[in-house]
Amino acid sequence: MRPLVHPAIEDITVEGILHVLSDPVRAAIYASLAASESARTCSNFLQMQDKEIPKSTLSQHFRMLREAGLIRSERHGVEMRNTSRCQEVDQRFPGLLGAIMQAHAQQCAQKQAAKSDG
Amino acid sequence: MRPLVHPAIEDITVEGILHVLSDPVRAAIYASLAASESARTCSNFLQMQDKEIPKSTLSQHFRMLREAGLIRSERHGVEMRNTSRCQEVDQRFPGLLGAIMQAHAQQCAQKQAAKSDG
DNA sequence: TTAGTAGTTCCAATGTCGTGAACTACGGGA
DNA sequence: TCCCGTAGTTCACGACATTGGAACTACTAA
Repeated sequence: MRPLVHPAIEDITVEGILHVLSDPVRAAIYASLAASESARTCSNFLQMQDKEIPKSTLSQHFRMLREAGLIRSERHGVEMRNTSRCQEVDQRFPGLLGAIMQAHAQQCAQKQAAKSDG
Repeated sequence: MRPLVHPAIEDITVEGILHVLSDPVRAAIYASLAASESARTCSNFLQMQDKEIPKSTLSQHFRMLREAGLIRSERHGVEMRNTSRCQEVDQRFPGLLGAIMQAHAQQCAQKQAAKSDG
């Protein structure tokens, strides 16, 4: 098992962040982690947005989030604890994550409204 | 030649915007358009960031920017005039583009500083 | 030692991207 | 009207990324 890679704060790139958050599943995972007080395991996310996510796909998503510098992952026994690195990232790119998360939230709200309209 | 596709403002998605701006060349094109008072043609961008961009690649980049809703393109005779749709997009996702552009600018400045350091 | 849980790796199918070559579309002479 | 040059597009294909099932590792508890 290869070791977990976390980039140093100065190696985090805007392109990396945008690319990783341009996937709706990863954006949802990240939003949930950023909003959460405590760490969350991968298996917390096996079902999202009304569908099952295969374990292997989920594992890749977490790796991408980690290697883009958006989350920190630590193995604790059999499970993995994930937390958002939002404070660090916000220091490097002030306001970026906030704006993206807000836009995502707004889009989700709009989708919900459209759905209940029929 | 297929007609130019511009999504309606309500069909623009966050994922689309993030994906399209996660490419450094497209981000640079968009930043330049957004900063520009008047429309710019595609061939304005045949060389960017110290390298030549092939015409076909450039054409794809513009198509992606257009279909994500970030720019508006109009054919005028033999050339294409491109303008940013930043006001519309900012109305839909307030602050998003500003934050992304600011982060990009900061990263570019940092790269420049590192380069002149040696 | 065995069983169970959490997550990872491998691999094949599929999708996306970048690019050269050939193409379309338009305008301006001759 | 025909031809040429310019601006940009489309096509086709190789390179690379993503997905997800099967098999795997790593750890815990009984």
